[in-house]
Formats: sequence, structure tokens, C-alpha cells
Amino acid sequence: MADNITPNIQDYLKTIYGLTSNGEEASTTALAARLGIAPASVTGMLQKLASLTPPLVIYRKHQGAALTPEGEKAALEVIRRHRLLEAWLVESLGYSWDAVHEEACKLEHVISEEFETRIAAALGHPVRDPHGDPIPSADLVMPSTNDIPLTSLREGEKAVVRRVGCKDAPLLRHLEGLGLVPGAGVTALAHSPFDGNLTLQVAGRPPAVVGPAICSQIFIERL
Amino acid sequence: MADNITPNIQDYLKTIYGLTSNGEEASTTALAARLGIAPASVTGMLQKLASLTPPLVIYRKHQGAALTPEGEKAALEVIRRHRLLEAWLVESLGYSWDAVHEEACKLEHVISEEFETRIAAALGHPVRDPHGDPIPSADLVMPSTNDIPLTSLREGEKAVVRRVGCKDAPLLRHLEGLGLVPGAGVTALAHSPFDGNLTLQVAGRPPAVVGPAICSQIFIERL
DNA sequence: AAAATAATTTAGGCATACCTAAATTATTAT
DNA sequence: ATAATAATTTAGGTATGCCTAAATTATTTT
Repeated sequence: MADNITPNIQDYLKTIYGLTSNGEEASTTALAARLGIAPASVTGMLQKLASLTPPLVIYRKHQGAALTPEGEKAALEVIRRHRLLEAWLVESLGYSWDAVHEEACKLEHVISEEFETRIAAALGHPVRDPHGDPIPSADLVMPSTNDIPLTSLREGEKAVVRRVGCKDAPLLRHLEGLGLVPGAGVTALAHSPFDGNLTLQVAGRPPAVVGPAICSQIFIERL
Repeated sequence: MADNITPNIQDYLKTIYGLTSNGEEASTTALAARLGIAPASVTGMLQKLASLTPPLVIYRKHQGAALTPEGEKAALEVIRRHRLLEAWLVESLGYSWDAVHEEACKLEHVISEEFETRIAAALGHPVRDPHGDPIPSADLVMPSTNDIPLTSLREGEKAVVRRVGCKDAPLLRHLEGLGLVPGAGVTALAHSPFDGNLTLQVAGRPPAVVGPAICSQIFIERL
């Protein structure tokens, strides 16, 4: 029935999940932007995904798309594979965290269930990937987190970096240089309410001033 | 120029290489049979491969196909990746040798050069895959071998199994059960000229009678 | 409310890569 | 040499998934 889920469809489902789970609308335009294709192409695909049996998305003209339970299941399966692959590329092959996303994007569509099972076991069934993104369990439940944006940290408050929500390789390398990686302890030394700049003390490093463009990509847990 | 080499084209090139390097003709029918598609589809693709710039195959109507230097290079690249992947699935993820072919067939089309480099290094730049197939070097030279068919072994002769030239999972499991895997020492106890059966002593095992259908798939080096 | 702008959809096309059926070419047997 | 068979090619068609241009719908501004 629902085994006609092509790599392309997987990418759509993953992207819809990424938008809606983030509170954003999975609109034609937003999907087109994230997928790097024309809006018209998205319209065509959403119509198709909604007319499959079972439907993978709920779609009404000019109203954007939402995943059906079947669509969400398929999305979580791909997301699980992607994040396990990222973790495993780092742990097992020594990849740097800025290079794993691209590789995982291709591998996620071709690995077998056995492959998934083996790397999950080899990694000890991790709950987060190298960027701190939660990894859905084998029965496709997304772990809940208490991550809050670094932008909400104020003078004197201490926290631990939990997640870095960006895929851009140069930015990831920059963050690594600052020590702003999952697990790092940070203290807010100062906060400028005008430009949103945060002066951060990353454990074991000199203080650094970080702008809101970066802070909004970093998620923490307060201590 | 020649970066429009799709996964499909890679499969054609790999298959043509497999036939011609084996002394067989890369005929339309043979390719169709190996690729599991209709002969007419092969004709269309061969015409296309021959008309690319640079051409990947030499093709003349009713004459089958042969790889150009560019085509052979692309074929060796895919074969290298396939065999490295097989080795690495066994070594690093604990796959059994009968399961790796299928997985490698999908992965070979998507891994990056970095991935290839990393697994080659992690494996110590192996020269054979788990079935004993030679792995082309990083500069795409196929290692030469002295492998001869097990069918040529005669009473009293000793040899080492070097290669098992079949992909069929049930047969591979059967051979593993007999100990007929690369590296195994064998002695021919008897040979029947009528049915081609060979009675083999595999080191550390009871003697076994093996028919020509199996023997022709196994390649050895005489001691 | 009307006009302007933004978002979305429809329509018509293209490329890849497969298919079947019919036509052609090559090979083998009589 | 002719007929039968086998191999191959041509022709026309399908499905996926993208594109652009034009049309439509929704939203915002005046």
C-alpha cells in the first residue's frame, strides 16, 4: 500500500515535519524554499501525497499541508535514520559535525532496516545526534526535550548547550571554534537589550560576544 | 562533462565491466538478463551511453557494447566503492557475507569521496572484499590475481580458496557451512570425470562432495 | 471597496528510464 | 538457398518529478 514512498517523497515528509513540529506553517512557499524547488512543483506533489491511499498529508488549496499519522510515521522513520547516520558517521568514521548532514541526506534513503538496527546498537541507542537533535526511537516516538533558545538566557544565568539547530557547515565550524557544542556549559555575562548580543562564558574559554542570529540557533537547558 | 553519470548508468557500466572482464560479450540480451530489464531498454541506454561526450561505451548495432577508457574509469570507481562497502559492512557492522551485496548495491551510488576514503583507511586499504573479489586501488587499477577455477583441481592437489564468484545469499550461506570461504585450505580427494563432482577435504572439516555448479563459482590458488 | 501585491495553482513541457509490441537483422537448421 | 529461430532495434507509451508562464485566489494597502 504505502510502500511507494520514494526518496523524493521522504524529503517532502521530512520537510513538512520539520516545519510543523516547529510551529511553522507547511505552506507551498515555505516547502519550496526549504526543498530548493519551485512552488508550483510543491503544489503538484502535495496534491499527489494527499491523494495516495492512505494519504500521507492533509492538503487543502491555499492552506498548506499537514502530515497524516501515516505521513508522520514515514517522516519519523527517515528522521531517525538521518540522525542515527549522523551520529554514526561521527562516532565510527571520524567525520566532523559539519560534514555529516550532507552525507546523511543521501544515505537516509537507501539504508536497510538491518543497517539502521546495527548502527543503532553499535551506538548504544543514542537519544541525540551530534547537533543535539533528538533521535526518534525504534518505534518512532520522538523524545521530548526541555530545550529553550539561548536568546532567553540572561545575565548571571548558567546553562548547558543541548542543541544546535543549523546545518550550515561554515557556521558549525565557527561554533565549534567557540566551544558552543552540545554538552558545553555556558554562563551569560551580559545581555544587550538593544542588539540582542549576549556575552557568554563558555567553560574553559575566554568570554565571547554572540549575536542573536547565532543565539537563536542554539538551544540550552538552564541549570 | 561526464558528471551526468546517474546511478542507473553506473549499474550499466558496472555490468558491462563484469561481463567483458570475464571474457563474455556485453550483448544486449546478456545485459538485460543481468540488469533484470527488457532488452529493448538496454538498446536505448547503450545508444545513449555511446552518444555522450565523452562516450562511455563503444556501441555498434547488433554488436554489443564495450567500455571506453572513460566508461571503464567510472565502472572501476563504482566497483571500488561496492567492494570497499562490502568489506566494511562485514568488518565494522558485523554483517554476514551473504547480506552485504544487496546493501552495497544501494550505498555505492550515494557515498561521497570522503566516505570512500575514510572506510578505505579504516579497513587498511584492503585488496579483496569478503568474497575475495579484488578491490580497485584509489587510482582505479584493478589488482591482478592468479585465481583459477576450483573445477581445475585434481586428485591429491592442494589449494587455497581465493574467491567466491556468486552473490546468491542462500548459496553463500551453504558455502560458509562447508567452510568454502576465502583463505580456506582445500585438498582434492577425488574427481569424477563423468559428473564433474569433486570430493574435497576442507581444512578441519569432514570431506564433502561438491558438484560443478558450485565448483565453477569458486576460485583458488594452487599450492 | 477597489487596487495592488503576494501566494498559490493550473497548464503545458522536459528529462530519465522503464515498458510492450512490431519490425528488422543475424544465425542456424534443413 | 530457404525457412525457422534467435537476437536486436524501433516505435509508441508510462511514471516520476522537475520546470516556466499564465491564471487564479488571498491578503494588504489606500
